[in-house]
Amino acid sequence: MATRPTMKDVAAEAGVSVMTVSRVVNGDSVVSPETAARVEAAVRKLGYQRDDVARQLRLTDQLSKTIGLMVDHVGDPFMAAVASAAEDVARRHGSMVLIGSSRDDQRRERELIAAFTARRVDGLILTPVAGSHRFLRSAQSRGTKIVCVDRAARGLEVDTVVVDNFGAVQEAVHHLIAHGHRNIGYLGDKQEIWTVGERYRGYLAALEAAGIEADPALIRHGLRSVPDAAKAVAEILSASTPPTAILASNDVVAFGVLAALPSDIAFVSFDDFTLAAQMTPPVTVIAQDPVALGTSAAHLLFARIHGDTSPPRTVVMPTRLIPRGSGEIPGPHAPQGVDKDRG
Amino acid sequence: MATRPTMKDVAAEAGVSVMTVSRVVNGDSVVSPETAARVEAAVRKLGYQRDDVARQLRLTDQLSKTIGLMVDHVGDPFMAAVASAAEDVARRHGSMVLIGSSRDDQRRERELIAAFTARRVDGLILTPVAGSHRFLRSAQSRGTKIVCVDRAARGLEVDTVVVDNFGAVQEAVHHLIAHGHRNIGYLGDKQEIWTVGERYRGYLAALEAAGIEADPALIRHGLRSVPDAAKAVAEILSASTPPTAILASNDVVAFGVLAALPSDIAFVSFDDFTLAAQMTPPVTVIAQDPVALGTSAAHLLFARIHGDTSPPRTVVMPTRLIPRGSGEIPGPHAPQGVDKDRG
DNA sequence: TTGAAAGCGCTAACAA
DNA sequence: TTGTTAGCGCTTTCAA
Repeated sequence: MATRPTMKDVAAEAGVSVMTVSRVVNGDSVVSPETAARVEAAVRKLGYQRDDVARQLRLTDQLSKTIGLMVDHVGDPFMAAVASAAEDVARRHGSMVLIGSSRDDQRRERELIAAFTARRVDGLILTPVAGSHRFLRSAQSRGTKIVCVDRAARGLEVDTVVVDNFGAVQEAVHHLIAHGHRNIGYLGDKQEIWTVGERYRGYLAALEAAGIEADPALIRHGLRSVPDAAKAVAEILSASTPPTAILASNDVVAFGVLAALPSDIAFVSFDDFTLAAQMTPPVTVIAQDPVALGTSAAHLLFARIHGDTSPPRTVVMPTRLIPRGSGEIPGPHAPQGVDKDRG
Repeated sequence: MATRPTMKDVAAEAGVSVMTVSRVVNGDSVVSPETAARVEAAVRKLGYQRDDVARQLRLTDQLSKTIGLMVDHVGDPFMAAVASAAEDVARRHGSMVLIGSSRDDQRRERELIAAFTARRVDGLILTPVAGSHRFLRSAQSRGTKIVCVDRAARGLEVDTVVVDNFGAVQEAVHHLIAHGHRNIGYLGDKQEIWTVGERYRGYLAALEAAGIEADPALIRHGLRSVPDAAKAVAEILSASTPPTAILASNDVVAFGVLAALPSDIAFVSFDDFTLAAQMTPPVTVIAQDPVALGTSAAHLLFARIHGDTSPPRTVVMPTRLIPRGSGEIPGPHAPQGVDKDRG
């Protein structure tokens, strides 16, 4: 296991000083072509590769060309798409990406962020967990740029890229009401998650706007897995006034619903997913674009890294209600002969 | 934008030497409790955080506690699951993960790996692209540990974690043949991808074992997207002797097939996917376990990092043929009254 | 055009 | 228990 060659080794091999090697390695054109050629030969011969760790130490006010990306869970396809998009942008800026999953755990979030900053990342893209993020202010004041994506962070003024969760769900529930439903179930992930909380608020707001009182027997929070969600469907279906329509707060819940739902009950899911159009009936969804979220967040971050000092912005990306069938199943109060979503 | 405090700053604040600060920061117990308390107070007051870049430079033969993870595409749910599992293991070893997508591009693969090693990663987990990987030998000889996952690398002796792609497809095609099919279509991604090539070989081997000649009109390679695959279905269905069964080399192809396939044609897909059981008919798949792949690869890597010098191993993870219905649709040559997969 | 000296922030080895 | 010295591999500054 040979130790990796240093500039000193290359210098000795080429019969020059380390400074000359440094110049050649970094493409400084003052070096004479002959000397450069000798150095390059030595580099190839020894398999020399610049040590960016040492380099960075010296270049104390240079960029590390590394960003930290913390998502809820890399294994979640939605987050994976966000991460992948951010990685693409980073690559175009010549930056590497340190990645980590918070798994919705405050301690893990802090550990990850500490590990990122200890490695001198130029910036952070975060899907913040619930709770205050004041602790990030010190990192921020020392120059680490921060952007939040998918969720907003409390106690921290940073660029944030989200979708209008509230408005999108409000619209979807209104859509169900317009199709004649009044007993509309809500199945959701943990309310503490920022996006989920917003979506629940949207649900309540739409009901209230229609003069419908929310029925606690039709509402379940904290559904974190497919079986959880499937069980919750069974529960709310056996309520004294069972729902004729159901809204799922995200894709995981939707998968559980699809495994347990009678086909005559209307259904809308937040998050589009593969094969939604191939289900029977095809599933009406609120689609968001994770790639656009990740791309936008990364663009904002690199703008900051490159000196943008304008006040923090919140970018709201569009969502789209895609009527495919499951959300257009008429309810008991449906107006006759009206079916404005077809065609 | 204040510059980040160094040990020197903390030392001045606490009225001790930097060495004492170093000891306290690293939990060396020889420091007296009173001194330690003073230093800790200074650390808190200044918001000091150890600079791991500088630390690593000094600890030349220490680990960087960072690994590099290169997959084909982080946004692909399968790869995301592999990556996530590897990240979990890394975290338990106190390591961070640098991530990158090769996007099946040799140049990008090399750039990524160079960027990883320049940052002194302790090891690499790779999903190698097609082509020789001899170039990794120098990194390897300098102590960077390497593990391949999902695909084998040519020209490089390293630990490798794969599934038996060949055997699994052979079994699946045999399954179709046993259900009375002789005209079996093959729709696949790029043959050059190691896994895909193996799967195609398995398809050919199963046909040959049954004395069936492969029909080029029923075979399509290089399908990289859902629309690609859907179009290919239409094409092979209009062959002079159309298929009565189809095998898809992976999930993306399967999604295309599902968008275009008549429900009386038998179908088996490599890769299990969400909602496969909810389709009509439910989809028979060859399931692999990406989490197990990623976990196993990471375990191998950290064993190497911690000194395991045994000869490189190839670990073959199990796959599972899950009969759900689509793969059990009888063909024209089906034996009467036999349906051994039900129940 | 090239090189020598100094130092980035940290820690190993030794000294007090 | 605490501090001093030296140096990790590199680049900046200044001199030759």
